[in-house]
Amino acid sequence: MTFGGLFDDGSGGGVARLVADIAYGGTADSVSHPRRLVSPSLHESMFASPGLSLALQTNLGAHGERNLARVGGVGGELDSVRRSKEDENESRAGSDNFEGGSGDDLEQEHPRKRKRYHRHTPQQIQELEALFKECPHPDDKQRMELSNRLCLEARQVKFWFQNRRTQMKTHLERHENTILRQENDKLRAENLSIRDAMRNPICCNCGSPAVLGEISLEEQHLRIENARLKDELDRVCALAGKFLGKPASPLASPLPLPMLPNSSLELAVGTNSFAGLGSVATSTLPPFTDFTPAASSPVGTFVTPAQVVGAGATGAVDKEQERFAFLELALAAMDELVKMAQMEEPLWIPGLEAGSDALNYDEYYRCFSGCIGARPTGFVSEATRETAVIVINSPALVETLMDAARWADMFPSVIARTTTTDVISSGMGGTRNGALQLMQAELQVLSPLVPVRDVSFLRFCKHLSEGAWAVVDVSVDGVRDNRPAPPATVKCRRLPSGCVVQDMSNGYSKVTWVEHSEYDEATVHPLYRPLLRSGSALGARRWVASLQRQSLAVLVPPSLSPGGDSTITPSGRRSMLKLAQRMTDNFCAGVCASSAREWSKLGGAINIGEDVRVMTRQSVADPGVPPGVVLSAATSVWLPASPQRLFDFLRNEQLRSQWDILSNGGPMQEIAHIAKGQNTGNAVSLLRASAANATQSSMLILQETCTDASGSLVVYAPVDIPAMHLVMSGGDSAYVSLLPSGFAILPDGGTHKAPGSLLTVAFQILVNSQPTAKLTVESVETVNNLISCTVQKIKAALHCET
DNA sequence: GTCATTTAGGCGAA
DNA sequence: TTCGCCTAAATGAC
Repeated sequence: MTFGGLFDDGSGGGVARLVADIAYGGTADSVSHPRRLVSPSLHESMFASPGLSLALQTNLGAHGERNLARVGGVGGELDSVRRSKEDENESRAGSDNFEGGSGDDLEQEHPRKRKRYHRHTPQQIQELEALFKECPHPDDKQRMELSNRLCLEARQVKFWFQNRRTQMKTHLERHENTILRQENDKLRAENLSIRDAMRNPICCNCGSPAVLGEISLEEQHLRIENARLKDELDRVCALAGKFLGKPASPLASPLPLPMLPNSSLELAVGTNSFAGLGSVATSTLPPFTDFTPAASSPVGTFVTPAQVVGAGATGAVDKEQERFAFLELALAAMDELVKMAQMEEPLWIPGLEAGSDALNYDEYYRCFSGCIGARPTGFVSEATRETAVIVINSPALVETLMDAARWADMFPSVIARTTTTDVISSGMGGTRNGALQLMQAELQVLSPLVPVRDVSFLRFCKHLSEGAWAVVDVSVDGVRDNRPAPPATVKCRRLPSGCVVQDMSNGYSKVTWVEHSEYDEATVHPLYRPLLRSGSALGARRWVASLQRQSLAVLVPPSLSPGGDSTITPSGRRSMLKLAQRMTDNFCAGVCASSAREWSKLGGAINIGEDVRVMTRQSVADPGVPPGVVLSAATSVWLPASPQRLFDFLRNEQLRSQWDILSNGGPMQEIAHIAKGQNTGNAVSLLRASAANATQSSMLILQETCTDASGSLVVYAPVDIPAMHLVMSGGDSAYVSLLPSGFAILPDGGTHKAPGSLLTVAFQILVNSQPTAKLTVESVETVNNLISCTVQKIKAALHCET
């Protein structure tokens, strides 16, 4: 038997054990109620609880001698101890504490050594709980009031509240722990069952064991995609770590979604522009993880990289921030490019010309947040997309694009000059994946009426999936110059542009080119504005056309036509092609006044025709150009003839006398012909003019013709017969000096009712063999007349006098 | 003052 | 008996 029992203290879950503490009762009551003392023998017989026995012993120990003496002294009054449980509790309620007013000397002597063990009465606890429920932190007044009412010391009340709070806290923690543990167990179980299910897949249709191949294609794709994304994330993190000098964890922070309007999944299942190309690529960006600098925006607020850098300080930190901003810009641009390449209507709507797409700007601004900031005022946009099959595989194209020299060779008439100014990353794992470089380029349209576009941009390369790559360019003017908007000197900026290339099973590849730029249209002559807007001048069509032409030229090795002069050796062929390439490059530079050649424009002193631009340069030590003062004159006119007709007319050596003074009034004879590619319009040939007299018979003309969907070129230059013989036998062509002239033929952009062309005529002539000689008005007039006459003759020949 | 932590003793259950 | 949990009280850091 025991005097103790369970007592609900009414505090809502707390259970206070009420224990009849005989030992305590003995000692305390021995003071206030001596009759209730219990003898050792009675204890032995009445209480089975070892705990009580221990308590008794301990308490006896605490006040050992006196208590024992007292016990011994009152040993006879045993029956008075026999009370009901209620009695016991009641009695304790009033006496279990020292404020009970016993006033005993013993207690006074040892205020600190109060009974070591006791519990507050249920009533006390009930009251304490009641107050605790209302206020876990009672103030002085409340505590005093309570201590008076419950006959407890102020310290006891304080302790109680403290302990109660601690208890509350531990209970809460324990509760949370329990919940977490349950959750953990649940996940563990789920994990196990999934593992088990994966080990023994069951077909959901028939319930029989399934092989992995039967898992739905979509699921498989998603799995593969997942693995790829994870892999990519890791790689980009490694890349970011490399830039930052510290590792970036892929799980460091959640994705700032506002930057990516469409999830990769949406893209993956929402579009299929690559349908039919096998397993393709849903190329996506890894989430922007911990890439943003600490000073960057909080999640959810979009800040352009330009702004990030613009907010930065100068110095080394700025340099790191710049690389940071570059990376971020490159990633955002890549994301935009890939989406631009994949999405269909309504982002892209059928363009004016068959097969080309035009950008729906409303949709564009809805989908993309503009990674290089808002369009500068006064600028117009040009956005085009073109898809084509090319004859090189994706790795080769990627290599070409990432190498400035090879890139320029691949697009000879587009790129006037280019350099790689900084290699931020050369790629990962021996591939170009992740390669990021800063480039500068001058892009040209072959006319003096269109200024070259000087662009500074990032080029970023990404391996999207097996056999699929993307290379994106994006202007960095704002980022580089540490300001949110490009400087006023920038007349053109490229929004995410570039290509997505996917290998095909037949060794070809399919390329989707997106070209998106903004430029100051005021710098372009009105005659050329429609052409630029159509995208044929510097748009996707031009790039793709050039790519197709050049890739074909690579595939089909240059060969002599059956009718040509077969005395040219293979090395002679190479030499001749090299010379022709130099000639054409030189021609383009003369037309466009790019910085590739040191042309200086003539000032206003010499008044020439409004649309003829004349430039001059001193040729001194260039073995490829005759020494002296060289004049370059170029003009562009619109002609009511199709580009094809114009091209066929100008490249026909039989009709040459109709416009070329070098023909001496008769047809020319083609004595060598090297085909470049399948189209007969792409060739290098050697022409011989009919001799007007004995002295002029020594003149040969080297001519290169190029044509593709975006335009054509006929470039020629008179060359020495001895020099050409040297070249045709494989000699070094670098010492053959020549001055190119010729024509660039472009479509007019479709604004005229009749089919028309934009014809650029350009001549380079040596006006004085002394490099220091002054240019005379006569020389300028001569070249001006030459141009005017040539244009008139062409118009007349094509019956298109206006 | 509070909080975290410790000390000391009691209790039920295994 | 031991173990884990409970309460009351104490201590020291802030």
